[in-house]
Amino acid sequence: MLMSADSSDSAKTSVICSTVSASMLAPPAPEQPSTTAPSILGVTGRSHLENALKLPPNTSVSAYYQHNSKLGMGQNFNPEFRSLVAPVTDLDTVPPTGVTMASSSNSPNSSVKLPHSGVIFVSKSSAVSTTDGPTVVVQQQQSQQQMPQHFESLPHHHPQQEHQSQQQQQQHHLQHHPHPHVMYPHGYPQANLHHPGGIAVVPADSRPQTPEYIKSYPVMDTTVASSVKGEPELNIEFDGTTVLCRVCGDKASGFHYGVHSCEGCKGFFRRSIQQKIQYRPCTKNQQCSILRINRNRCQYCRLKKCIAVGMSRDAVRFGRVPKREKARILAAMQQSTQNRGQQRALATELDDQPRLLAAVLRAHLETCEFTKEKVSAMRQRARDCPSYSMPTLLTISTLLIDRQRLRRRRSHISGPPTSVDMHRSAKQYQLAS
Amino acid sequence: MLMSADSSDSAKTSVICSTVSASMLAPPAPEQPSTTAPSILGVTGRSHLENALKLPPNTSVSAYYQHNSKLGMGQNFNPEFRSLVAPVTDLDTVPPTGVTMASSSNSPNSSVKLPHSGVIFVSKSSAVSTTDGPTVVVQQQQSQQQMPQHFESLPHHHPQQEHQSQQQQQQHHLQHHPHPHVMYPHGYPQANLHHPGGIAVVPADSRPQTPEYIKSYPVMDTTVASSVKGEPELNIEFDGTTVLCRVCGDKASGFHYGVHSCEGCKGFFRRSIQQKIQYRPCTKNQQCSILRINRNRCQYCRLKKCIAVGMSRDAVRFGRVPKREKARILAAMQQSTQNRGQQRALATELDDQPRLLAAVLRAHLETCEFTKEKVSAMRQRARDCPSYSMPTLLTISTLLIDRQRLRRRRSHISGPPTSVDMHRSAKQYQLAS
DNA sequence: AAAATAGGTCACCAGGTCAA
DNA sequence: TTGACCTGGTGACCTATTTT
Ligand SMILES: [Zn+2]
Ligand SMILES: [Zn+2]
Ligand SMILES: [Zn+2]
Ligand SMILES: [Zn+2]
Repeated sequence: MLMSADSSDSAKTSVICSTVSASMLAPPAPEQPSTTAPSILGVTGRSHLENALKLPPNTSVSAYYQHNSKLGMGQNFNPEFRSLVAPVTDLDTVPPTGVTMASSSNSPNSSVKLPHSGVIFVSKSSAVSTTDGPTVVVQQQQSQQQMPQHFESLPHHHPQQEHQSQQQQQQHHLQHHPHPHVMYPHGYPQANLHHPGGIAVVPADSRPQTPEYIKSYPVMDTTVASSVKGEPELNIEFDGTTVLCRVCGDKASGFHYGVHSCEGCKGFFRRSIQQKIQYRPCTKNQQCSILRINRNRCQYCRLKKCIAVGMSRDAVRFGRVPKREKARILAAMQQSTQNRGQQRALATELDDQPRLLAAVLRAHLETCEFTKEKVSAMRQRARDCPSYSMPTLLTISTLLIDRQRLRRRRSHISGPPTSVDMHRSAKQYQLAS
Repeated sequence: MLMSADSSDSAKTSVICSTVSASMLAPPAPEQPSTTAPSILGVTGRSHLENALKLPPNTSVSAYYQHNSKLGMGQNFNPEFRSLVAPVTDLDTVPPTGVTMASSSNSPNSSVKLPHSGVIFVSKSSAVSTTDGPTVVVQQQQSQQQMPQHFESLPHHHPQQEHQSQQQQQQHHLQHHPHPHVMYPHGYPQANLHHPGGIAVVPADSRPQTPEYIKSYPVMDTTVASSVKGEPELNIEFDGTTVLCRVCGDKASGFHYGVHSCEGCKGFFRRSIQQKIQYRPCTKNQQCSILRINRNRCQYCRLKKCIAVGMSRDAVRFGRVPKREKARILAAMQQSTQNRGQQRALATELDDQPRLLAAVLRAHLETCEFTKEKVSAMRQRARDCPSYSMPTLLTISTLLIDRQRLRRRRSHISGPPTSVDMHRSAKQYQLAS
């Protein structure tokens, strides 16, 4: 796993990638294998600070957060059993370090269309890795270790339920995963935790929270990991207009608990850590997708996702956003916008049947070796030959079919808009000028 | 089908038109053709965000919901067969995308008198579409795709019954409809689903839920679709005092599953999606009118109606109503009231025989070219002529007859008040201050 | 002082209940 | 089965506090 140093902004700079207190956190799963601490595979040092590029836009970040009043959604907690202990955060006792995990599978410079809004996700590496210095690769044995400390530390922790917590966050381990259904959220890989110290573990991917092994998780699109030379990851999800919640994809209202998130996820996380909440275990496979429209359907997975993306009481940032940070954010958003633009252009082309047809046809005629004319000639020649066989042509219809399939999949990802959407009108993240 | 981009309000602009997740939603009908994903015919982008108008009314919405204690009504479910499967929603696994469908047949700016209370329904387009941005036209292959995801996704889904589910929501497809009697409600077009992203598919009509092909459905009157520049539709039914249930016209107790609805319909829909309820197919023509007094007569059609008006687990909205939204609702109610006022004024005039007579007479005398005097003159001239024919006069009595007919029809629609009405006194939707 | 967020508030709703 | 009521959770807003 890759961990990038997260300079976050202001916070603790000295903390060096502290691993999670696995022991405390992960109660051994009765039937599951015990949790192991992640091992560092490789570490690369990386220079930073020079990032201090001049992106002195006096634009305020707050301008990019929007208000969204919106809708919650489903709900589905079976009162019958609440075996899952809500990871009650109890920071006081918890160590401040957070480790970010990135899925190593994500290749740098990869631009992926993510589930949420079908926007592209620019992996950090693509955006910046070029000149980046060192990167730390951490191999995790268990996901639990990556879990936010509060889980372990919290006094109210209910061990009895922990047996379920065993999760294999790691891609590597995914396969080996003994129990497909993990009951404990702790196993989630922790994202975004910025290392306070200079050496932070940064996820290779801007959306490390959703590593390969958790593909089932809908990943926010438009995430842009900006990391310029040593700069900590930003992991911003931007839809071209507003910053999105890294947990559910809704409009983010600010940087809450270390993560750009919406009012809903902020409140949910706050409640989760305030009380020693124990959420009922996921009734599915602990991999519920968390989107605006369904974020209330599974508290267990929602909290898991919150933690996965890095929400933590330790990551809290107060006060005004430092200029440098602001500049970085704006830059990330711009990059995101650019990426989106390209993405959109491509999508537009793909969705524009006439244009696509024209393009395909043109290309076909220009390059196909079996056009009517050519074939005629061939036939003629063939006829002059004793035995010959007709070539099979790839038809446009074939291409169209594939396109439909693609579109279906895409829409599937972004999810259908609901009537609720209409009523949305809330506050969004805004960078003050 | 028309889909308009719903810019909702603020939401993500960058979202690229996500199509409906047909695959997930529509379970293949055993005997029916498989569902296909809708194809986008055209998409128009629309600007948004500027909507950020200041609508700072501190009025609370809850004040407009009333309590209604009510009355039940008929009930007649034959236990013998329940062939219809209730669309059990099970979002977790479902993709978030929803496509809104509007019946293209509904023309914008149409003001229709609806069944329920004989009040006018202002289609969204009429109210606002003018300056609205782009609209997306989606051609749907199957109606199921448009169905709320829960239907497909729900684990409890009963395939055996799906064969009936094949429905042609689309007008286009209506004709082709293989099975006149659809057993599965899923086929219903989903209304109001806004795409979270900037480019959303918005129903062309404010009441897309009740597309042409479902004309038989009684539509609530007094519905007012307020959509100001990019604002999402409100689709509020207001009787001058309280917000009405879009399903049955009873007093709405709140915004449930994305629709203003009464406690009864809320509970009914909840039960429908919780259990894999299979309602017996409608014994009529699947077009039973759903009114407070008869809503319990046909579960099949009631659920169908619920879906038609947009109820969906994906449309759930939690938390307090945003101020902007609240303001919009109040404005819509006011508009509704105004409309009602005009409507009433007209109705009053029509029902005041003496006044009507006077008015008609006056108009007649002022404009008719065949008044006694004029005719006399004409006759005289005619007599001087060899051959002439007497003109046929349209008499006032003719007008009166038509009026009676109209009145009869109207009362029929609104339905006679039952004794139950008198005992009603339940909670109604109220906007808190 | 300005900008931003953690928390507190409390309007609102999904669901569960249970008498009818 | 239905639907009036009640409960717990949700999230839009507002305020106190922190940081620049
Ligand atoms: Zn969120
Ligand atoms: Zn879950
Ligand atoms: Zn109702
Ligand atoms: Zn019926």
